[in-house]
Amino acid sequence: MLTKGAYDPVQEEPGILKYWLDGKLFKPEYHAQRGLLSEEEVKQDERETFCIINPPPNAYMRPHIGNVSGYAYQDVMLRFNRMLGKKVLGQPGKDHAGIQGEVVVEKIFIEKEGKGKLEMGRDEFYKKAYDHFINIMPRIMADEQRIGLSSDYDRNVFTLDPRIVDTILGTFIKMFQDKMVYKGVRIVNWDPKAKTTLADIDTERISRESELVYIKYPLIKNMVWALSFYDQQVLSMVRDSTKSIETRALNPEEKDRFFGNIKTGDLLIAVEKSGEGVHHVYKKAGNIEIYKNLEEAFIKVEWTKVFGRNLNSVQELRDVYESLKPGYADLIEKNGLIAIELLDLLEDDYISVATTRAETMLGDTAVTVNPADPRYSGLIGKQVLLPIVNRPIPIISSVRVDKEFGTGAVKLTPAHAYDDYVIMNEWNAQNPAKAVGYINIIDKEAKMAGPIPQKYLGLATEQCRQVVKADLGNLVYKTEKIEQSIMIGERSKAVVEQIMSSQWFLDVEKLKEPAIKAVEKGEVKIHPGYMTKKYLNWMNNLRDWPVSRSLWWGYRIPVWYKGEITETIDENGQIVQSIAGEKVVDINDAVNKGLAAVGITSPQEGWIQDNDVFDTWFSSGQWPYATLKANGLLEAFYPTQVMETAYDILELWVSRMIMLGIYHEGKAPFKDVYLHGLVKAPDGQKMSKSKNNVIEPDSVIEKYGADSLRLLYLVGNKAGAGYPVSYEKLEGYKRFLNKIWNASKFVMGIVGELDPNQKPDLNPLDIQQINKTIELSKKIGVQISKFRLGLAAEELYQMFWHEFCDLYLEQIKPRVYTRDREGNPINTSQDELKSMASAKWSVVYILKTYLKLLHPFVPFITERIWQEMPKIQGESATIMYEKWPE
RNA sequence: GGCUGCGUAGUUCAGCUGGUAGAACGUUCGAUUCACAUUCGAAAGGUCACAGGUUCGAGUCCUGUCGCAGCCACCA
Repeated sequence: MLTKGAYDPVQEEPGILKYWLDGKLFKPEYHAQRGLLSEEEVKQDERETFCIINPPPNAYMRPHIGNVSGYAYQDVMLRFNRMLGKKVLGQPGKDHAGIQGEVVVEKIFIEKEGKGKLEMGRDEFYKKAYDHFINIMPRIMADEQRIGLSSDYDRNVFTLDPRIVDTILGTFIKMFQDKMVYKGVRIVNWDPKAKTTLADIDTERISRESELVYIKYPLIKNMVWALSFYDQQVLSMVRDSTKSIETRALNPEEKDRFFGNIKTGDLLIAVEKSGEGVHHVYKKAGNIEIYKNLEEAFIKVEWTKVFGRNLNSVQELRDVYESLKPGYADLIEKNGLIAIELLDLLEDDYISVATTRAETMLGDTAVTVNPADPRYSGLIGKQVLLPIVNRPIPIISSVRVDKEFGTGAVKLTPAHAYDDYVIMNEWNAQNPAKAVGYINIIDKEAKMAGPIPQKYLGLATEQCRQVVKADLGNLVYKTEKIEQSIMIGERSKAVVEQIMSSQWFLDVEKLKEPAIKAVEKGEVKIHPGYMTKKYLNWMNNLRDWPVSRSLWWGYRIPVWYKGEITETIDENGQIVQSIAGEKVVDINDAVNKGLAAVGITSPQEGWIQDNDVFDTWFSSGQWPYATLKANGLLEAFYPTQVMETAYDILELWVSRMIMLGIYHEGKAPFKDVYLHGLVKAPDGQKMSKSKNNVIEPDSVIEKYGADSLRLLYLVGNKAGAGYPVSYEKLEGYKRFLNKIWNASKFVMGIVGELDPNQKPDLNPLDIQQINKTIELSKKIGVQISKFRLGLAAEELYQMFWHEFCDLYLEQIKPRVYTRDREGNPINTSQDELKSMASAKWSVVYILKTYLKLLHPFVPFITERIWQEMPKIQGESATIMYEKWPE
């Protein structure tokens, strides 16, 4: 019996779950009457399929009110299509959540056992984390059930389930064979706290005040070298155009040609005019001789001017060096050679750059200007002397440089700034002869490293920034405060460093084309339609996808090495990889040399597996076919019909599913993408933990019931648009539930023992009402099919309350009562009795129709009432398997 | 800077392919021992941001302006 008085969803709802969860009823792919189908039978069932893969929530924490909103939309579609008689599957799953998951469980372990992952070791940590996730999962699943999501929980899968792992790794191996995978040194976002690389999306930006430092880089006109020999070796100095000085032995011919009868202790001076090739000119101190190509420029050099006087001995050379201004000369002692490198700078001629990261100047490899900038265009190709390290670097050009910002000239640090990295690549592609390189000077601890002066080694970047700034002295001529947005790890909140590192990449060229076409051709439709542009914009600008993450929690990359794989910064600042001590260029090189192999299992005893795991999106992107395959339902349900998720992961997740789905299965994994907006806090603010305005679903469900919450998500809302939680609305929806309850109670009260199988002659008034209801069914059906769930819910709300209750029920009251207010018998004539019978039968019919129409939206109350309704033959025990009215 | 969305009643928002404005909540007035006071009836309240244009007709299409939000890139 339906209880007297008001409907209490909080009391009633938990009991209703048993109709769907107990026994075999909650198997969406078959009707209750037909019993549990085996996988084989599912395949033989030829009904049209309808499948929604539920976006797997993070398995480590319970969802908030916004996280579960999607289930309401998914469930409306699942229940609607189930009622249409389709073979329906809602496929639930739980996500291991990559970095987030690892950080969260480690924290729990540290709290509980005082042991972090390093103390546990990889295997123990993984095992414990796995158990932990498996244990929490039922709790998360209960939240899904509590909101009424009618998915097939017996087929719930965890992302790290071995059945899924095989598929994910298999895809990587296939891609490797298809030459779509490579491992290469590239700039990455490095989180020094979490010790992992981060995809752009795993980072966020915060704004902070920062100091823009203007630095003068001296332009180089000529470079003068002073050399001295003081032993029997005859040496020469050769200047590399972009790197540092190197010495080498001269061959006899050169020796004779350039040096003749030079004796140890003689002083030589060499001049090289920068940017115009190498011209060697030598002088012998005291007795000047010119051996080759006397340059006009050289002639003009007055040695007394350069040195202040003539030099006659090594000691004098040293004395001169001591007296020179720092930054203008360098003393070089190498292989028995002593030399002063003198830089003949253009007097007071500088190119100025502005930077917020002064310390990275130690790794600069060029200065970049806009080719259309008249201030600098004449300087392109010239060299500047990088202060402190005294390394000559070229001035190059790029249209990416903003003429307006700073000085219009940019210091190029390709190893530590993404944009600089891009500029380097573009420049090198267009100017292979004048290619510039990168110099990595920050290590994975965010400390200074590599080929930089000793005093900076090991300093934290921020600390080093101050030291460098001080050391630059008056080369820093201006500083200004600016608002700068810096990248931090989304989870760790640590400042992200961009560094060069070796990473696994997916070449997306082959992946993206068909995924773009699928959407352009409408094979995959995105709702709301305008989001299609977002998708295409993203896809068209897609770059190769770094898929490795330095974590333990996830799918370990199925690549094996013969020995330890190491990554070091060499003396030139280059990242060098070696396996078992042997240098390798890339993965193909390593495989060819027999030092690495790709496969699920180790090729040989003692080989070491790659330490990294895959980016979670690499696995999430395979979720549709991986889950179905794990359940043996791939053939029966792939491709699915609808993907319903939040609009903010359209690019991250949906695009990957389309790409990988087409790659792996030849077809996009779904036909329609329905994107819902984000639920906001009551004040219209975005819900976030930091604002402390997060609402738990329980807090709402325990007061208003899950059905009310579903209506909040549904009524009057449209795809893609966010909306605030409104307690007034929730209150209103609870009243609506009460209205359904009381109307049903009233109907059951007046019809009494009516046998709904006995259909009486119907009064035209009732027929009219029945037709109206049928018309409504069609309308609602169309709206749901067109993803206008909000309109459908709103219309139902209106029609049920104001048409059915306020008008029709009031209308039949005088026809169905047997006594008037004074207690006198009424409605006793034949005609009146006929009208009464018609009204009673019709009102039951119409109420049932409404319950069915309402069921996808408010499943709990409609199921509860359905259980009490007098059934006719062929009607299902639970309303969820009833036929959609038509 | 690029892209996108939004700007409609006091509030939160609907309004699909263009046809003289809708819901919920709130407000005001009235009803009521009836399935439901978690009710019913009625009313007030909007030149649909602004300015142009297309059209017989525009909240709906186009152009521009202003304001708000989001996303992407950048911030060297």
